[in-house]
Amino acid sequence: MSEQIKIALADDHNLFRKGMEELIEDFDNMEVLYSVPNGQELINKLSSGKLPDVCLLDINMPELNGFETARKIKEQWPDIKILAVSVYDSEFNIIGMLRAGAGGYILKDAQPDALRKAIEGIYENGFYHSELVTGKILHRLISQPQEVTTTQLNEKQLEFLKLCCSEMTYREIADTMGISHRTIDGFRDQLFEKLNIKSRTGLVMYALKTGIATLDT
Amino acid sequence: MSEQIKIALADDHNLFRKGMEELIEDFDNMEVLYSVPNGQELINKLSSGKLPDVCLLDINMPELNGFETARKIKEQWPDIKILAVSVYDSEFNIIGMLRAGAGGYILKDAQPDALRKAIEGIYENGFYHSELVTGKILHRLISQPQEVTTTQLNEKQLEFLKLCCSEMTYREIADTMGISHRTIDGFRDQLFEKLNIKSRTGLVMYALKTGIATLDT
DNA sequence: TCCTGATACCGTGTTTTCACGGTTGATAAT
DNA sequence: ATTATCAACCGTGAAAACACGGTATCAGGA
Repeated sequence: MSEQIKIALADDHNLFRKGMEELIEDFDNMEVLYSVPNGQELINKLSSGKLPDVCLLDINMPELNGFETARKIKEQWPDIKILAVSVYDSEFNIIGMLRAGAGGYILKDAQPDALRKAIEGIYENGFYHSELVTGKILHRLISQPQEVTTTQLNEKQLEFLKLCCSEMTYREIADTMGISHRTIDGFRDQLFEKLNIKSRTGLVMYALKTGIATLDT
Repeated sequence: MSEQIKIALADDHNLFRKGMEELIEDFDNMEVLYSVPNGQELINKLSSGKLPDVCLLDINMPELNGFETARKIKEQWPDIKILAVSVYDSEFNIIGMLRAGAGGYILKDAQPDALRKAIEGIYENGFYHSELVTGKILHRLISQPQEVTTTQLNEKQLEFLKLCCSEMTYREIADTMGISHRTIDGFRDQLFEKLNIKSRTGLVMYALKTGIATLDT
């Protein structure tokens, strides 16, 4: 037990954060350097000089969310390791945090032992990937042609949804699909109805949420 | 130890295949149903009626390679689990086999214990992912295109971007932010300029790509 | 003091988006 | 043979989004 792993916490749920502090202090090889309610304050603390080895970041925080915080930390202090802690296990969140610089991702309902392993793994190797993460990500990668999974949308509608996730106007989408822009109006209205959506923005987010379209260009 | 896991082997390297047979027979909870030198013969065997629980497939085989074999097996007998066994650890091979339907991927130089775990994992859960696989794939996913640029945006702009990822109109966004809708026009035009974007859809995707906004609702 | 830049705001006009209510033709169903 | 259904299409008008060119205020600098 040569050295203590120094930890910083950022989570806007105070009760949860305090609980985490207790938990971590109980592990004999780590200590909590400080704990703050949002990303901005974490950045401030880091700027003040005392640097932790590992930061535990919640994703949904006011001021500066987990993604932005992770990116900023990695920009300024690339040696600090980041572990994302979240209630959400969506592929989008997981991949986003990993891309933002997190070395691992665990859920808030994880067992203390899993937390400990994650922190130790990240401290030693820079990363730690639980079954959850690998499962989700493999699933995403493997199920590339995911047409089957989604609700009862036909080929045209799926193509339309994908094209909606671009800066094309409906007219331009119609042109690239080789159909009348009136028909596109039809597709749109149909989807609005079926998916309970009222705007193109809604369509875009639906397409991304369901994986019909992706953000990686 | 209620039931034996029934295994089928397909690999054109006879010596290796025989070795595998020995190895598997030594495990007390599994048995080799049959072993063949290529994918086509495996398909033939399967068609004859005696079905294994798990197929171990080499990738490079004459007649019918691992990819095609896996796909065919999954088409006709979706319940049969597939473990890819290969000397190659390239992302292409790994991802290709997983997409073709394999539930796991191990290297030929793996330890017997790893093989056993892989087979058991695939038999029980339908998948087994070693460190190797997850490492390769995570690497590929994470090191994809990512906007490192992180243009400097102020608080208001960030808040605006987040609100853009909803079905609110700009007027409604202005109301919730407590400023004039004209000012919102300003924010929008400013961001269009700065980020080289031409539409609200573009803003939404930028916000999601950079993690400024998230999709979880 | 004058100048600059940033922020919040406004007016006008065009294009795009969205809502609503249609038509046609092909295909399947009774 | 008739009905139903569906995909593709169209017209009109209102609302929203976007483009462009403004004003007023305030906070530094030179």
